[in-house]
Amino acid sequence: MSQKKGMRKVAELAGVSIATVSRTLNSPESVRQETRDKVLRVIEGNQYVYNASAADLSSNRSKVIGVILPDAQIPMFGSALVAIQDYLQDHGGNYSIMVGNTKYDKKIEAKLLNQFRQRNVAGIIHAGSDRPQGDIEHSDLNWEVPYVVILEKIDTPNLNFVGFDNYKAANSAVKYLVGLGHNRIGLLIGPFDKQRRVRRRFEGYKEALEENNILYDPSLVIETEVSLLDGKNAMSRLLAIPNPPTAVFAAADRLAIGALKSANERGVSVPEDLSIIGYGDIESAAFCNPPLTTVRTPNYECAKKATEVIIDQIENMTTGVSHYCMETKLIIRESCTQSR
Amino acid sequence: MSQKKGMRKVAELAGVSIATVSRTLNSPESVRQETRDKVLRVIEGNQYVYNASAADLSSNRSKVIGVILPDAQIPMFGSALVAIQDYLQDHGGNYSIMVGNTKYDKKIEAKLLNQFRQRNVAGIIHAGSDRPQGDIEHSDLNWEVPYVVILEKIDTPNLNFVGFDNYKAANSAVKYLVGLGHNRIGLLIGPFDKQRRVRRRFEGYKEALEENNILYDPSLVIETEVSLLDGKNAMSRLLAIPNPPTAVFAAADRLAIGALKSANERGVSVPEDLSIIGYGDIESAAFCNPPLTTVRTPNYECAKKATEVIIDQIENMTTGVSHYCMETKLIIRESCTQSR
DNA sequence: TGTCACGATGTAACCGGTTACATTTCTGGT
DNA sequence: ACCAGAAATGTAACCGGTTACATCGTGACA
Repeated sequence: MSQKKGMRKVAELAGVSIATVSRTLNSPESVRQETRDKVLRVIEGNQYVYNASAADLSSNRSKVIGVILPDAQIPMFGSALVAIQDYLQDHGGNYSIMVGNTKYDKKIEAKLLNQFRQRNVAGIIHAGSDRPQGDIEHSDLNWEVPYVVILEKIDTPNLNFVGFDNYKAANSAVKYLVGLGHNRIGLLIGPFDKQRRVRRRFEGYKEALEENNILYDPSLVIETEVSLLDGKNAMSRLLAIPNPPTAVFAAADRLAIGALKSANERGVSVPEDLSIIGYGDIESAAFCNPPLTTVRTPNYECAKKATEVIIDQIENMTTGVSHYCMETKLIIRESCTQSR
Repeated sequence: MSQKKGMRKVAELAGVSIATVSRTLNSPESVRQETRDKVLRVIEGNQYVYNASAADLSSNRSKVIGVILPDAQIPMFGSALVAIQDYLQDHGGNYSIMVGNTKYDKKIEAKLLNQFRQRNVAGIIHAGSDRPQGDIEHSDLNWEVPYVVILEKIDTPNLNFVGFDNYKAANSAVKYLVGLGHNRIGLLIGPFDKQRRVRRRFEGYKEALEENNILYDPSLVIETEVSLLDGKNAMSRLLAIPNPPTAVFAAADRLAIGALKSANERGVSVPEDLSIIGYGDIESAAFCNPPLTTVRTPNYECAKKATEVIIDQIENMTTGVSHYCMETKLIIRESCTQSR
């Protein structure tokens, strides 16, 4: 009995060459039906396990998509992950997903990108780039790999993205409040110095005010970590100032819902005394009291489309740049009303 | 100029052998300081990129941990993912994470496990095994790989787990309600035929009744998908029956919060008219109205410990079986009260 | 019947590390 | 100064696929 292993063993048992076995697996259409069946039968019967590392090495490719997330616990990113796999499951040719969670830390991000590089991933999907112009780490090293930023619109012309315009979405949310007659509009927002996504929302807020000749008042904006509790605390601070806002744009639903809680506890009724508009349309937005008016962002769709884009670039070696800016949608529920 | 690439090139430039380069990277302590520095300097200066596929192939190992999740969107699992990476970041020797999302589908699960196998992952962390005795797919093929089930307690003696006892936790939640004097206790629960984790909660509920000589009444249990809306609908159905329960155990916080909403809308006040106890202690449990009494499960801790276990098994080729059953904790807030 | 083209298959070099084993270089002890 | 044994380094086979190129067989067509 021969000591051969892997494809060589299959080849021997099937009485064909190793190249034919390889072809049977990778481009079956180039192998005669009869031969193919013979090979497949041997594979079945012998619990042959394909060795992806060997394939990666010899072909200098790899069927792995690297995914970078800032925080997998946040539903927005969890949902992106699901979308990516859903797409790969249905269309992709057996790609695997390698994930990394940066926790908004550039060091970790760099480390993950480096791991991806060492594994020679076929493409990278990056959620939450925190660099001014989407200026991604990997361009430092000279490594060409399909790369797409998701969940935000970036301005770098030669970088793919599938996202939505955080600036515009925030801007129109605030304009909606202005349209309701509000002119003292607070802002509750996550740390925006480090995350472009968030900073753009801030800018959208600020511009909306300017466009309507409302003076930007820094005392009405509270920058905070993002959680229900933080939202509540932030709102409490805002309600405690001498002349509190009549409306608040919370640039994350969790902040909005926390704010709601604060208002409830202090007897400030929403929307009569205070209008609150959120961002994200997370599941509980529709379930809080009152139901939250918010901006719905197409998270799942973006991630899915991004996967399509990246697979296309990988398989067809497309060279063009893809920019997809999806629409966000203002979901009007009951947390905002006309200013009195 | 030589055409050599990778380590061979580094070796040449540093004037050492390729083996020394390899050793410098993998077991630096076995290389003389001076030599090591020389090699590292060349590596720095030449943007050398280590080829993980080649390493995997030739060593027949791989620095990849496979993680199987049922649904990455659910914070419980997202948090597990974060925990795993946190551990690897701090302790692991540069492991990467390959994820798979099964959506509770065995076909997908099998496919993922197969991908993991082809990539020869070093270990597998499996959340949400849905087989009766934790009888995992991979045992079908004869493949030995460190394997640990997380977030539940399983009874298979030779399978590692780091989890908590869903049966016991559910059981004591219900007993808590019994202790408050309730004897018509409803159950809102996710699909439990397919997920062991969930089925165990059902069993915990049922046994708690029996132990207290309360007749198990199937009309008080509603099996449903899990979402806030589903929770609300389920509760509505329960409130519509002739003799509705005075207390409800919702085996998932989202069901509990949905139930709360239903009660609120129907003027059933919680906890005066209806006690509700949840499961999971998700972020919003503390923020709903009234704050939800619930069972806190140590998701992050389990996943972190599991990673420690698996890395230990990988690196030290430990043979023993690890069973860690972590404690759950009843978080008493304001959604339950004495039966009248 | 000869020849050309094309489809199917085989051959073997190659991908870039790893590691057992061989060889060389240091140690310290006498 | 010499030698044993340990430490450091080198050599080369090997991991299991991929793929360019060579070869073989077959049918179409002149």
